[in-house]
Amino acid sequence: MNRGPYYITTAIAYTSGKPHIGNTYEIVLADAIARYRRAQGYDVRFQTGTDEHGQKIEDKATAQGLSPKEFVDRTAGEVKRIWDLMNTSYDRFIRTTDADHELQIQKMFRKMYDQGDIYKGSYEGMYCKECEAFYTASQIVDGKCPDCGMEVHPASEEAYFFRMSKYADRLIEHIETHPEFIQPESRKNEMMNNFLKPGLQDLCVSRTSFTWGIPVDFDPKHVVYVWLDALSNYITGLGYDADGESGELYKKYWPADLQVIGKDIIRFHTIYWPIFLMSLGEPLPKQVLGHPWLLLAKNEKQDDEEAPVKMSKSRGNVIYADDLVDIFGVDAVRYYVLHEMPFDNDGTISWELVVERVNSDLANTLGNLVNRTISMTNKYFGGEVRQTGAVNDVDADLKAVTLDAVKKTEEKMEQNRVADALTEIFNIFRRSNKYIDETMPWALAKDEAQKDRLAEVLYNLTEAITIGASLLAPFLPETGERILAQLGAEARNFDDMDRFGLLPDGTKVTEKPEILFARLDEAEVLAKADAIAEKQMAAAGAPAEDAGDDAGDEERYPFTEAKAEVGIDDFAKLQFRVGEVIASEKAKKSKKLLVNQVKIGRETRQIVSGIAKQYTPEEMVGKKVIVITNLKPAVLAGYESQGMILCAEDADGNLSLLTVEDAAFPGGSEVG
RNA sequence: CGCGGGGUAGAGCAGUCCGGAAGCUCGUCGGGCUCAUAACCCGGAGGUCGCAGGUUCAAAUCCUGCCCCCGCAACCA
Repeated sequence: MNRGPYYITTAIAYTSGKPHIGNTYEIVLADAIARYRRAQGYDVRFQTGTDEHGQKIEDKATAQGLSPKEFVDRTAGEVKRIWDLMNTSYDRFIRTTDADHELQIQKMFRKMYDQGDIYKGSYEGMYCKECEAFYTASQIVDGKCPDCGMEVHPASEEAYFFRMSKYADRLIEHIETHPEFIQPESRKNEMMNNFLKPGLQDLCVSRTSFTWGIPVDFDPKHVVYVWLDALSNYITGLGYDADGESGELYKKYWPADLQVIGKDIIRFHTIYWPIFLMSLGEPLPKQVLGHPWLLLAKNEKQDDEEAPVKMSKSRGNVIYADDLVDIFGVDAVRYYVLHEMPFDNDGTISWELVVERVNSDLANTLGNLVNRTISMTNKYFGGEVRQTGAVNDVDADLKAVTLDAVKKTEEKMEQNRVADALTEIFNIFRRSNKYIDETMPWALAKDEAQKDRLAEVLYNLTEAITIGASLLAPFLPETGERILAQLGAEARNFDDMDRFGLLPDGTKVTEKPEILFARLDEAEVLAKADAIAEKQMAAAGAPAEDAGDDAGDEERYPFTEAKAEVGIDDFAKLQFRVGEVIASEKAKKSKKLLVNQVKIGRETRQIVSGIAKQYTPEEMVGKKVIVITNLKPAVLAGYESQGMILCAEDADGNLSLLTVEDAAFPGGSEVG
């Protein structure tokens, strides 16, 4: 049955390094949905790709002695290799350096400019290279970027701005009248309350501070802001044309039915992207799904208190898809990420957890079921599956559970609840195992008079597995195929899944069933995982040489740019003194701020510090800290702060106070 | 009083809208079976459903207050 076109996209991967399993999750999720829709009869187009422009990439390339293009060719190749390894069925892998994309971005920019949605202005503020963003003075933390902690620099650019405010009301209305637009729904409120309702700022959509981007054709010293460039891939990849000459693909597939993205970029996809589309006069995507993250599970052997953490190469705890595939195989990895990821909370992964899931679900429940069913068919009927009509009451529940699972799977997939859908499918396999115990084929085999009954039992099993395998194929394509091949069955058409018993009488199963998923030994797997982690640590410790391995933004040692040299006279302008914290309390309305009373010589000052996550007020009291005493006072969260307590900060934002080594050293002493 | 999500068995979660015997997966313990990958099936143990009040014949579910965790925003001198 043809149900019409269905367009699904993933976010395009930023080509700064090799994607880890968390990044890889997204493409597998989208692939499962795409394959399921195809099986349902939709005419699916599935697009993914890479986002390749920006200053960060220009810098990384330069650091490695490569041209930006050489650099992104390499990393885009790596991304594509992993996507292919995961057996994903995308129709186009778009790169933002593709010629057709670049041309359209230029046209779109001009169109927006010509109709007055983009205007020329100038931008002044502090600029962070890492995030490619400007920050206002109030956002800067100790001269560092509030997002990534890198140094920021004063910068002023002539820039083009997009009039977001012009479309804000329309967007608010759209979101309110289309409750399904942002998924999961909790994200909708975040966007409305934090960005839309307070009023949208105009967005700076060009840069002059670097050149690795798409030039604005009528003002070539500007390059187009990476987000305008990147987001538009969803339509340029279909042959959208800003001059109204869009191709057939575009007419057929836009607007997208589902755009799958990470929860961290929901803002760009549910605010800026729809507004860009409104400006172009094009319809908005029907649904944006912001999926959660896959985090590294806490290590059971060590710290029980430790919450799941993001992966970081320097901790040696990044898990890559290709390493997992080496050990577990593609479908086991697909199964894990699809099944283990809740719809709105973050999921976790660890080597132990994958072993547990593979052994329990794939080897025991599924693999063993297929194996025992085929073995019995061979043993009792020379491999022939026969429908004899010797039914029994116990068959009814097997049939009902199977057909019900089909329906439930469909319902779950309608809501993109992929993990729940898999659970439904496995109910067929669980029920089938139980059916074997209920019917006891080995007992029937001992009685010649029960031969027809035995045949019917095996027929029912083979039929249930055929339906289950056909349903499973979009999620685990290889496994679905292998099961059906071993059963000698055709993949069941989704339209025919409302009936039980379509397997042809006389179907011949394979003589020698292959093990679908071997049980794994946890200790062995962990040993391999340790070897992988060690290699990563070694690579992280050594200077980065290999572009492909230079993944992750989270380095243990912050990338700190050297500031300009200053003379002793500049330093002498600052006054540092030893202060003793005599009282400390949490600032109301803030999670991070402590309000400290610091005794410096004879005077006592109130100093506010953003260290509440690391230090409790009790810990602060009595500490002898270093204070900048001649810093201009400021008001923070309603408290006046007369100075600043010095702290060291690592890349993860952990803080450590600078204290005086000799605890008896007199407070008020000058430091210098 | 910035907005939102959450706190249910050792772990991960469902159930909460529309009150009516506390459920699922994994783990654990015991039993059964022997077709099968030491797999499969059944059963047991294990929970003050965050805390305290209230409504009700009846509350995980409704109401009030409080505590804790997590997003987003703000903030980080």
